[in-house]
Amino acid sequence: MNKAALIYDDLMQKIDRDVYKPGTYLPSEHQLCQLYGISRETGRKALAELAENGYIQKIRGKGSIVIEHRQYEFPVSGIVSYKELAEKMNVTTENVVYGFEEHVSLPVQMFTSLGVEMTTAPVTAVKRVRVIDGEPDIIDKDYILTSIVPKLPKAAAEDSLYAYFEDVLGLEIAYATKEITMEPANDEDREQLQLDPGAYVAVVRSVTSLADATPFQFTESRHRADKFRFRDFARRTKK
Amino acid sequence: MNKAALIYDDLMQKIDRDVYKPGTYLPSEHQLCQLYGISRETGRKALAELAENGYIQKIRGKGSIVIEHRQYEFPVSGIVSYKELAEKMNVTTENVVYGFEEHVSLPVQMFTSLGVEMTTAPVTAVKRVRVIDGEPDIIDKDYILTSIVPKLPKAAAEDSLYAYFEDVLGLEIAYATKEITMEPANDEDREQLQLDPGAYVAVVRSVTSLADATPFQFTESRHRADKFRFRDFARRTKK
DNA sequence: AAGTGGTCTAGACCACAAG
DNA sequence: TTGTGGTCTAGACCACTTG
Repeated sequence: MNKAALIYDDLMQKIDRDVYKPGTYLPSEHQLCQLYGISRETGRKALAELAENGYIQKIRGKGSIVIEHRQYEFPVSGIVSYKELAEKMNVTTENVVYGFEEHVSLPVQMFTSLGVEMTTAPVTAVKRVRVIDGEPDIIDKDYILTSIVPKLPKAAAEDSLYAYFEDVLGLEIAYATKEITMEPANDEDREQLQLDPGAYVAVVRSVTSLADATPFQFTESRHRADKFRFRDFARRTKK
Repeated sequence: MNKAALIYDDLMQKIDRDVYKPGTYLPSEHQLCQLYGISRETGRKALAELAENGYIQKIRGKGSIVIEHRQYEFPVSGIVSYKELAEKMNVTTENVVYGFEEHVSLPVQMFTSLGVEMTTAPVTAVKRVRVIDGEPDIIDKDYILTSIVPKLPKAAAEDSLYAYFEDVLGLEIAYATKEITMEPANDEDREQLQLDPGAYVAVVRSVTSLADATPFQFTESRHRADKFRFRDFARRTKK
């Protein structure tokens, strides 16, 4: 990790542990330079990231004040894998793979920037139910491009797709676009999530891309309405 | 505006207008220095912002590639006022104020960082229905702290609260935390949005704060389920 | 080897807040 | 006036991609 990231982590942890409490000020930029032995711009990068993520608010002439920030967000927002999230949240979870099919053809409209000449692309399709504290709350349907991941072990789906992509294959996951909508539950939802007729689900569809800007995974995540929650921190864009 | 922001805007517009097309590369950082007459770090700030907002992906050794990015997001995400959004989207909208009450007491749990000694705070309460293409789609309930905005003209609610706060009062809106959930429609929802019994609404609750880190507005926004859509661009956090 | 982005530095000058 | 953050610069060195 670079210096700015190390300082970011250090400050973030100290905020999380109330070493720096909401409403108080962090050390000034000048002090941070001396504390960590860095140049000012390096420290400023760490502070800018903290501001971006809702930990501090910078006030000119005064300093960087710690603000109340969002808690962990379950289970969408950012790109964090289900397994990583479950570990942070300290909940008992289970991960049931109820569908696993290779060499499926997926319409490429799913992958927005793949080129128009193709109409379908071969993928591996994985269907999973996420069981949280004994209750099935989420269906995840993943479609992974065969051209990027030729052979997906079923064990990877039972553990964590992200861990497999990153740690085993060495893929560098860079970004994702997501869309959240509310839709009536379909038969599959009702069966897997044990819902009543007339129930609604929150649907999160996302396309995930690698560091070289290749989209490689399409995910449809369907959540029980009563368990769905999305938290966001947003800064006002200057005109 | 500073140089980095000017260059960000210029590049962003050129991407939006397909001067730089998805899949192609922007000029290199060295070239941007010469094109705009700036130092490299200044250009890099503009590029970092473009990457953050999903316009480009930077690839070491190669350059900054333009990626497909999200369209306008309706009607949450970021902090954009309803009026600003409606103008961008080019839709006919109407804004009906059906509730306006001053000197209301609001529990301060709403405003997370106000201090525990208080239990309620005086606010002005505004209720509005957003009518889009002739159809009532959204209820907005705003609660604005009287200590920050002592006297809110009803006309401001009929036009745009944000425009009033920023342009008339000179308040600097800095950031907001939001939470999205799905909830059964209540009587008020059914009446104002003309919903059937058993319908669901998407609820967005947010606290908005000023540049000096003071929270001053709590908003509850209730959306017709079938019209609700939230788009997000997220980058993977490095471990 | 040449070109690209990634990181870091030391210093300058400015704008704002507080005393 | 002093201390704070905001902006910008010119240059250094490194890591990666391509030929």
